[in-house]
Amino acid sequence: MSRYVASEIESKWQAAWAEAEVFRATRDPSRPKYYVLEMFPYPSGRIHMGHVRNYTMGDVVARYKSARGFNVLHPMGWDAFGMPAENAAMEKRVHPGAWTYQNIDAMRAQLRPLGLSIDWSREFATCDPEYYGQQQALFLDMYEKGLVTRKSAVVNWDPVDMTVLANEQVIDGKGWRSGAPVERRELTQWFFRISDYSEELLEAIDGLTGWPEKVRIMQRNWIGKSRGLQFRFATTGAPEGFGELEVYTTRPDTLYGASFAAISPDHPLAKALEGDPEVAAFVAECRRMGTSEEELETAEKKGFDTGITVTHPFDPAWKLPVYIANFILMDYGTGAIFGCPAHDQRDLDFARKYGLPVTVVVSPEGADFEVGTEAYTGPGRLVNSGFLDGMEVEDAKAAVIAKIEAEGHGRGETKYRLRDWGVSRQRYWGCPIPMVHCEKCGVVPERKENLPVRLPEDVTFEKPGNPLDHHPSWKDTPCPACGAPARRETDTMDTFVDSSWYYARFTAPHAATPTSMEDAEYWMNVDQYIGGVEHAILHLLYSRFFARAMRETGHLPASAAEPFSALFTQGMVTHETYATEGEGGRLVWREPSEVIRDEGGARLADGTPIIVGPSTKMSKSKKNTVDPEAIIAQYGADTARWFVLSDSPPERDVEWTASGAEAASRHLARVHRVVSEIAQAPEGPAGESDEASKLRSAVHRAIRDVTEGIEGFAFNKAIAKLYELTSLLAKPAGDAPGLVAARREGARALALLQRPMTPHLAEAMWEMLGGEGLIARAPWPEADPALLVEAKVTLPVQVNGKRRAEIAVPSGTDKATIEALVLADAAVRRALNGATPKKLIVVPDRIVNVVL
RNA sequence: GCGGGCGUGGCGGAAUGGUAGACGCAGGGGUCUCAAACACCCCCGCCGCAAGGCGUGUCGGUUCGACUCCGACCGCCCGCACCA
Repeated sequence: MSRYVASEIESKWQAAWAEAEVFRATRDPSRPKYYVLEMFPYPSGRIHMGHVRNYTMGDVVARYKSARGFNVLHPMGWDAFGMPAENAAMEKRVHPGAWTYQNIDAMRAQLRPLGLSIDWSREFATCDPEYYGQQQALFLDMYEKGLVTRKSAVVNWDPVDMTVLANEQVIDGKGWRSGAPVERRELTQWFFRISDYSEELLEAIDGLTGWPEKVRIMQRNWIGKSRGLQFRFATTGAPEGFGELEVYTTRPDTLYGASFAAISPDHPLAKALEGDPEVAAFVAECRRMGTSEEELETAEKKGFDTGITVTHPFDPAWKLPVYIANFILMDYGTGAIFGCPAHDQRDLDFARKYGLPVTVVVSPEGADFEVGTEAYTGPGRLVNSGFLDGMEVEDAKAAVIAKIEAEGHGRGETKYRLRDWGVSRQRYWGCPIPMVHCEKCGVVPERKENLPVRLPEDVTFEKPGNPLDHHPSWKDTPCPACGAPARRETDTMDTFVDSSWYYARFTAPHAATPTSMEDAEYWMNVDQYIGGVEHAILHLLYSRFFARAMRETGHLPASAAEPFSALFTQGMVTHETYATEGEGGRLVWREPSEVIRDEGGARLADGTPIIVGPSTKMSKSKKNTVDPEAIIAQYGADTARWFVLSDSPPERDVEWTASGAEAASRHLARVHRVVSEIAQAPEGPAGESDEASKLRSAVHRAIRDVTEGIEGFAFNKAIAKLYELTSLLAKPAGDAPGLVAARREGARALALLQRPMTPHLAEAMWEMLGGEGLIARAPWPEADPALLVEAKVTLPVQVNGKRRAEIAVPSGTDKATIEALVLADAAVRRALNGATPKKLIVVPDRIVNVVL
């Protein structure tokens, strides 16, 4: 009997697949297509268990759909631009490109042994000039269509390193490298006009029925459609040109509860007041915060009374003070609000701090109402509100809007929280924005024939600032319009741009235009997209926008406006975090491979104690990653694949532990042994016996259940059923008529069902069982409905919801018969103790409940 | 702070209105063996000798029946627009 040697089996069958080009996808209009895509990886240099899990899940779907007769497209590429390459350049003095391509080679080498059914001929990296050149062409087409604009935006500025920082590089308000306090600074930046599509992107969410509901909700909330009132206050004491202050509110009903007005520190009025040193000092303090919404919202609410007042629109005698407040966002609405403390928590915190009046204007039905430290945001009727008194909130909103509109102070407005997408990055390792600045002609798009605008190779990272900006010659270029000496845009694009259209490029990865319509029409949309829930908003929303932009620019058919028909958000792979204490109590993260865990706790090899932190998402920054290469080398790819699928439901986080690998490996060896025995067993007596038909029935139920598990993305359940089927087939064969044949049938089904999860082992099983050709090309097994029905069922009997007895009946027994059996049952009679049941609930083939 | 999610034995989980704990891990016992490894068999939520009772983060509600539906709370995780 042959032993299970994973390495031999896996290299043998990978070679066979390559030889037969089983996974090469070619356009074939005579067959239905299926496009399965996992979010492509960032080439960090090593794969981790998260990658193994993600790509194995996609591979299960790809191989299953292939068995179901689909022409499957399953490509792979690299999300290769981004900051880590520049950080490596600074720390290790390697060129970001060299670093990135080395990482890609290393990761590809680790990925290929997994035996994924990928069409590697379509592979590309977003940092390939062929790819980013096409991205520049897209950018120019979008510019042409008015989808690109330039405006000013606030960034995190590190005054020491003279560079823009990402939010994650700002730690406690300081630059991560320099430690200098970060400043907010305005820069002119390139934007995609995604907000023009707010309504379309919002409405289309209803049609995304293949997406998880939680992602659809998050996207709706992110777009944040609101109906409100925009109106102008008359001001007193404001500088020239600020006779009016325009504010936006979603709670116009609370206008009589207003106690102050507030403007953003970035508001033009705040800037106009900066001549006053006190204002300047306060605004400067506000600017010492980072730009992230999270930071603004969690910071202590602070304000500065400008001395300016505004007049209440419904009462000329009523003046409200105007504050500059650190929690007002310039990006939302008009950058100015009125505060109604009783009905908004932030306004209330602010009012309590500055001693401003708090007037209740909405009272929950029939209650005498006061506000303490918690604002009331629920429904109710208006009070203390003049002509609004007694109205419901919604009616009062409409009434206020109508009155303001009639008096000409403003109007009802629909607004969206979604802002335009700022894509400018002051960095080297990204796709250059193909624009040219000319003294005479202004901003001019580069000519398409000059694409790609390539990144220069000879750059240095020693100097602070953007290497493209201080490169001696790269910027110099003739103006595409007039030919005069001009200078290139030195900003590169956000890496989210790269990942917003790669799915379309995979349909024609070598085309001389961004896409080829024939291929896009055949392969789009992605039928199943798989990735982490951390991308639920930004990446997916940007991709939805980009598919529309590519429709407008003729690069995708209108039918591909929603590029991902179905989405599955898999959970993350987590691991405990390990750290040692460094200088000044600062934590120094340690890799799991450095850590020795035993009864005494955790330590390094030299005895340094380890602080064990909670299990969190595996990340490079916390070094809590695990290298799957070792597992593959030790046990083989099928074991690694089996293990990541079996332990947790795919949508949930899985904590990586070493314990499962051994068990997975043992099980696969058992599967191999059981099938090998069955393949070599002598023919038994023909005919039909109870044992044989029971086994056949169990095999067909397993076919049904495993199929359901895969279809429903419940791979862990499918695997549980495969464990059961294996145990069943492992039972020693008797000499009952037909049993040997039934076991053979079961073993063939097992091979076919193992195929998506452990494709190499499945080929070996298929070969032992004398299957024809490659199992990778065999059709999926069908469960015979006649074998699925169970003859007898056991019904639990409850008395008042507590299980007291069981009765066995033929399946499909009618209610009356069951009732009689139940009432005659000894255990039931004991539980009843002479009482007469009030009611008998019989759920056929499921349960009986006797109610007293 | 705002938005979204999750919470079941020692552990990963199953059951999505109908016998809570399928399947696996860890643990315990046994068979085989000179011995070991492998393999195979049995036990395994908690309390209790047992009968029985208790049990799905906490509290309350709906229902004949709730892990499942509703409300509040607690804890953990994800996102918050320059991480990818």
